[in-house]
Amino acid sequence: MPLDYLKDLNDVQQQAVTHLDGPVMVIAGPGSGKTRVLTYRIAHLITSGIYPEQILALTFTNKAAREMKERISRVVGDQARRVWAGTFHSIFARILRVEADRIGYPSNFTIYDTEDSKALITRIIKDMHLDKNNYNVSSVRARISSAKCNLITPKLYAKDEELMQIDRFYRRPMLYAIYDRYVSQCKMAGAMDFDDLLYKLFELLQTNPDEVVDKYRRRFAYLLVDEFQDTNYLQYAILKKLVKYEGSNENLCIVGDDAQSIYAFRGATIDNILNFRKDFPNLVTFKLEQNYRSTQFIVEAANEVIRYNKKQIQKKIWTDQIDGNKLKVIKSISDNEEGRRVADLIVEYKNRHHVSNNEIAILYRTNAQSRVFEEYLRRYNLPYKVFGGLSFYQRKEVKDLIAYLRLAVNPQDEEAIRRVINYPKRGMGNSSVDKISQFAAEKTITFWESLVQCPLPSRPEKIAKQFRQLIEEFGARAVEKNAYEVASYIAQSSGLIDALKSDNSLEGLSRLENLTALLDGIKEFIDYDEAEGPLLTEDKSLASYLQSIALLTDLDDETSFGDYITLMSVHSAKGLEFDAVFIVGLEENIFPSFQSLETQDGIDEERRLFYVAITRARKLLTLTYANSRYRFGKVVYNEPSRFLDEISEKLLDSTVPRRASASANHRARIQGSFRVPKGVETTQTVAPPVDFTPASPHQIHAGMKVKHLKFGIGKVISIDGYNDSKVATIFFNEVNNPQRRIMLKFAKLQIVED
DNA sequence: GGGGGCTATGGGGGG
DNA sequence: CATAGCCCCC
Repeated sequence: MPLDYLKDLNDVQQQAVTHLDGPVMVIAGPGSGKTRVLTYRIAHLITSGIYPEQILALTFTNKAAREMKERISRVVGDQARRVWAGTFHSIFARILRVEADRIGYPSNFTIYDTEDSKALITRIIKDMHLDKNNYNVSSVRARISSAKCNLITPKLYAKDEELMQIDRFYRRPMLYAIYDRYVSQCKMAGAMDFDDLLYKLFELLQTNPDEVVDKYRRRFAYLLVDEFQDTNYLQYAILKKLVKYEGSNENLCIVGDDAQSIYAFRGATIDNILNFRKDFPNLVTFKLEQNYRSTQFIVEAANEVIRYNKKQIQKKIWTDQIDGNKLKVIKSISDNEEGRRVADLIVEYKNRHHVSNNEIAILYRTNAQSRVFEEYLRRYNLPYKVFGGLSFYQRKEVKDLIAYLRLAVNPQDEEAIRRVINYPKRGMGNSSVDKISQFAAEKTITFWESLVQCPLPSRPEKIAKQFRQLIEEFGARAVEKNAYEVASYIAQSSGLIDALKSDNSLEGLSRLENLTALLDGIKEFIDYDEAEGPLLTEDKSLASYLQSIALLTDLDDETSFGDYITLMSVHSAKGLEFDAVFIVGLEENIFPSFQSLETQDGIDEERRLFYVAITRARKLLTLTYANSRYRFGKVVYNEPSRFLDEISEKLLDSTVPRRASASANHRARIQGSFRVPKGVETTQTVAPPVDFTPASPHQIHAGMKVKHLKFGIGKVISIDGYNDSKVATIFFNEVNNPQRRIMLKFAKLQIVED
């Protein structure tokens, strides 16, 4: 048996690859050859006689799955195609298509994206006559999402005193009812949101303990999970369903790095990795600590930064690449200058270090920061590509055509109907739509059924009937023809193409181009095939196409290989590496994000994010910040990020002037308001009004009514911490997130009532 | 029912 | 700053 591939591995990597049976945990530092271990392990399983289709490898991004498959096939050849490798969401979606009827769903169920979910929630809030200010759509959706990811059904939610109390506190006591309606509306529409793809799979396994669970336990003899630190409770629960049972071999290999856990906001819990041993006592652990990616200064900087996080699995990341450049820190006056200086440095690196464009990345905390860099790169004639933000599939014209395609496959899809029932215009306005919708609610029928059952005036009635016929016709074609044939037909006869053709503006033109590009993409889908497992490989139907794109992001766009500079958020950069990396916007309120500042866990997660950013760089790492920048149309002044202070001088390029001492900054930073040039508008309150007399911290105690300059009147709920680090939890009536935690040392609070 | 212009509001990371 | 929602007028 040819095992030469093992010689590409160091000792620990080899052990991790060859220890096949039972629970295995691989703690893999950045650049430590994690993907190599994962792929060689799969290759080793196959060479050891395990059938490829018995192996299930779960990742978080399609890109990671694709890369893994490519690399396995380099070792074991074509059999790699038979391995079940894909994202949690896409693999689970495939299983759910097969088993849909067992949980009362059609096998052609629609996947609602975030926009669809929000549209539905907005409507529910409106229908229930709730105040949309208290019931902020994004928060409601986040809360529903988090309930699902913790296996809390609407019923359980309503019974959960703690959750209900929080909702009452935030003045949205009816959240459970919105959740309930949301779930039933999704079900009636034959739709699942992203969380449902996980939740419904769990439900499937839970409610069909015999045949179904057995089937998948047998099918997947070996499980591998990449980036395990990013799994949430629900994902872990599913994994346990598959491998933790009486008589199981517990062949589960998890790979991850607690220091790179950056998805707590979508429910990931670091406890999964920290407590893994409790669930699998026979666990064998391997730690990959040698970093093959970066030079020493970069590795050391990363180590220094992450040391500030308390909770972590001990490990010592090291490198033998001791030559290298120190880190550069660039301070700019404005975001504009930051853009120019980064572009300047890129030119310099290209000349001096011969770095090519595709080895350069600009990483930022938020997608909105890309603009300045784009401007300067364009000006300097440097090719670049922006990832993230609006993806191709989220463009209006693309979503419109996709809505028709979705309807051809699943006419119950209410969000799709609402999107296109009057586009192109066919005289079906809001009032008719409302009538149909109300009728549907009264009779507990779907919108689609209500289209023909609801009594309407003769004109709209006719239009509704015609629309249904149109969709039915599309549906009939969809079962006979392949995806491309149906889609081109639908694009024409829905009137979408004509509608865009009649728009002669530049924008209209580019929209038409996008539609053509979408159709080209569908053509490509017909001509090539790339499936995630043994199932459905040859399926070129519209349904199959829709399912393949529902879970794509623009990170998955393979069409544009080229020599360009990469611009992306740090989150998207996870798993990638570049010779030269710029981490920009290193300022308080940005990185760390202002939303994270209130809790230690929040800051820690930002720090892990910074750690991820640093460790993307192989050779050149540049950190930049600006003193002022435009944000939301206003100039704001931010202090340099605290994370900059956490890297010691000896790692920094000495030609760069060092800023003021850390402790001097510390004060202003936490307070958030400091000296501001006259005549410049800022979002901060600069000087208190004359009738405002702040109390000193020790005078504030629980139960008091106080006044805050920004948040108004509030009631002090509790005080914790000591001396200088006393923090008050205060409930402010007049603001959106009424409960705030405020550091007394810096807060200006006036006592209103003792 | 449709379209244009105005105001208010919110603004993070992603499958 | 961008978008959603609203009002007004056709």
